Amino acid sequence: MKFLRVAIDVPLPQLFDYRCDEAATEDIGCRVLVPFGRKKVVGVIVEVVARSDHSADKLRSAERILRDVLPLSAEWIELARFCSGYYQRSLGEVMLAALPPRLRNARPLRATKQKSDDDAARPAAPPFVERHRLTAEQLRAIDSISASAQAFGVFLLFGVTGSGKTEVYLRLIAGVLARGAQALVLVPEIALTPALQTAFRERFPGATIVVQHSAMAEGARARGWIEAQSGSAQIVLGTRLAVFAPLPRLGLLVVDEEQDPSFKQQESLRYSARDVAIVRARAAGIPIVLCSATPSLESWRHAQAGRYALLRLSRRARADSALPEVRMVDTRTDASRDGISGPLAQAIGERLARSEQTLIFLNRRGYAPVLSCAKCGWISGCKRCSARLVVHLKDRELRCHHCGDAARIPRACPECGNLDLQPVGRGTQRLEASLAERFPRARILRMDRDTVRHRGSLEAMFARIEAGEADILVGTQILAKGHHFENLTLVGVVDADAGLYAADYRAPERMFAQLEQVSGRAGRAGVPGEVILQTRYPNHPLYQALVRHDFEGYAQILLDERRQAEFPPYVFEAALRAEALGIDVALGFLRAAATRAPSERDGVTVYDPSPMMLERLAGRARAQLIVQAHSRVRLQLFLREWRAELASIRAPAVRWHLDVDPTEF
DNA sequence: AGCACGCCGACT
DNA sequence: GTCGGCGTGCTC
Repeated sequence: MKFLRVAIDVPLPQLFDYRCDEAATEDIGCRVLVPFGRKKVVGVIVEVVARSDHSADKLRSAERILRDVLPLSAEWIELARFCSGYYQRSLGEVMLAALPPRLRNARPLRATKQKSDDDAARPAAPPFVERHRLTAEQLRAIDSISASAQAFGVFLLFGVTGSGKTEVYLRLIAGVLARGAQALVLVPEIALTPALQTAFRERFPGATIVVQHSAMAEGARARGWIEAQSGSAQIVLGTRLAVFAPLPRLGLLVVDEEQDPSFKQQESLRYSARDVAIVRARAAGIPIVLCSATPSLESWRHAQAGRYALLRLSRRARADSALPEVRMVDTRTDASRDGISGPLAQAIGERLARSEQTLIFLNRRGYAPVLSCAKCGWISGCKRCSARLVVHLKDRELRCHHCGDAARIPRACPECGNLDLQPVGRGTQRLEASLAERFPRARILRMDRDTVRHRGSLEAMFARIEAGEADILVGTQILAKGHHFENLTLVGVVDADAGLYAADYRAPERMFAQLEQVSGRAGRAGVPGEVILQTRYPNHPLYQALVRHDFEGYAQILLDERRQAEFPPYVFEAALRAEALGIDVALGFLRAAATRAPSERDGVTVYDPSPMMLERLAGRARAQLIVQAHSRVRLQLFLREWRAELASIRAPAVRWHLDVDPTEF
């Protein structure tokens, strides 16, 4: 008699045992269909054992071992185990969340049976197309990473936009493929994968490149996963979820824009793909390259402490392109009625005269962030969220950007009947209209989530811009990343101050990274770029650092603040969050949770529960309780004990979860 | 987390 | 007399 120990997608800490006589140890890592309660579910076989601790009459028989896909490797299972412990979720929850959706059910794949890596012919190393002569700094970076190609090491590739970080990792990947190994490249946005995929295809003609992101069709995603697992894929390129791609001969990990907030998953399994990638590199004994012009303060501190190897690319790779000049316009003295100050308008005019392109950055979709009654002071609030409804003039709608709720724009104030309702503030739609009025002959193209949805792919829009079909681009952060436009020489930041004094301690770090990123869009190919930043606080250290392109100086300021305030990266945090219909219920749960915190809590601080910054979301009230510790291990031990207690609190109307290393408050 | 079973209020 | 409220208990 043999037994399977199966990980199942339920929030229970244990594995579940099943009888299965046909099982062999080779089935470890296979998916299996088992009866669970009164339905059948797919789990993952973690052990095959000769006896079970449960009495034989309590055990049920496994329905069917799913051998249509190769078993998950011991390394992969170990990575899932780590995530299970670190992020405080059951092994089954982690494993099923990490599998592509198509493999979470028992429907067999009609793909041909895979060969295992041992008998699969290793794909021949594709040729690498050399394009650019490398700078001395790039060569040095490549040399030092290559020197430890067979050992774990974290390399922080720190270089300004255009300094050739991509070229460095392309060369490293060429070396990896030449050895017959595989490379994994993580990027923050789905929108960035097609462009990068094209670049990879050009540079590695004939290579098998697999893409993994959440917008892919299930079949394609599963096929890519299987190619990665069989070893036939040489390069896997994807967003955060690609960190779980099975790679039997992984030789190099790359995390591009490593500081980007989207590497942190904010639902279900709340993992940081960057951190998981580092754990994975360590386990595999291979180098990992973190790339950024504005590294996260976590990584920056590791580099300062010598735990990460800092590799600087201080110059732009093309000798003829300099960093853009950043100029500030003080909107207290250079006021503007429509959001465009005199100096910015003049600079745009100059670009139009020279047939150069301008990018106006405003990270706020819609026409105006709120509609207000001039008479009684009513403002358009979302019924389900503690947020304002945004005016979308073109669709004649008020929309909540948090829950998606929409309503028609009212003709009269719902409170007092007054007909004089004013859109207050400025979004990209309104900015587009103002620019059209100021520059009637300019071709203006707005790019944000709304226009990308309506007018086809981001790729197609980029191509139109590249073909010179637009003079002025107005857009949100969708424009800040990735794509560089050859003829773009001016970047205007219209309302830079939003978020400058936000309550979230990570806000300035993010803001600096975003502004540096969007600044980098200006002037690349022999044409010097200019950045005009409209602000009411031109002396703010963030802007002063931005003018000097001084990430290091500003990072030091922020790190000093974080140390004094005892925030990460000087402490480690976890958040216990609760949501319920009423905030009191959520807070009540958290108070109960606090009283059940392990009493032996050396070096762990449990703070008071408080409502979240976005207190109501989609009709639910949200509160959280922050736990801090100076040691990661201490925090982990604390959380593990606490989690068991939390499970026993009976609070039927409350949904709760733990978020380790939270980034949203 | 689901999804049962189980024991008390307003309806065809 | 039943339909259904969500309390609590279990899932190998």
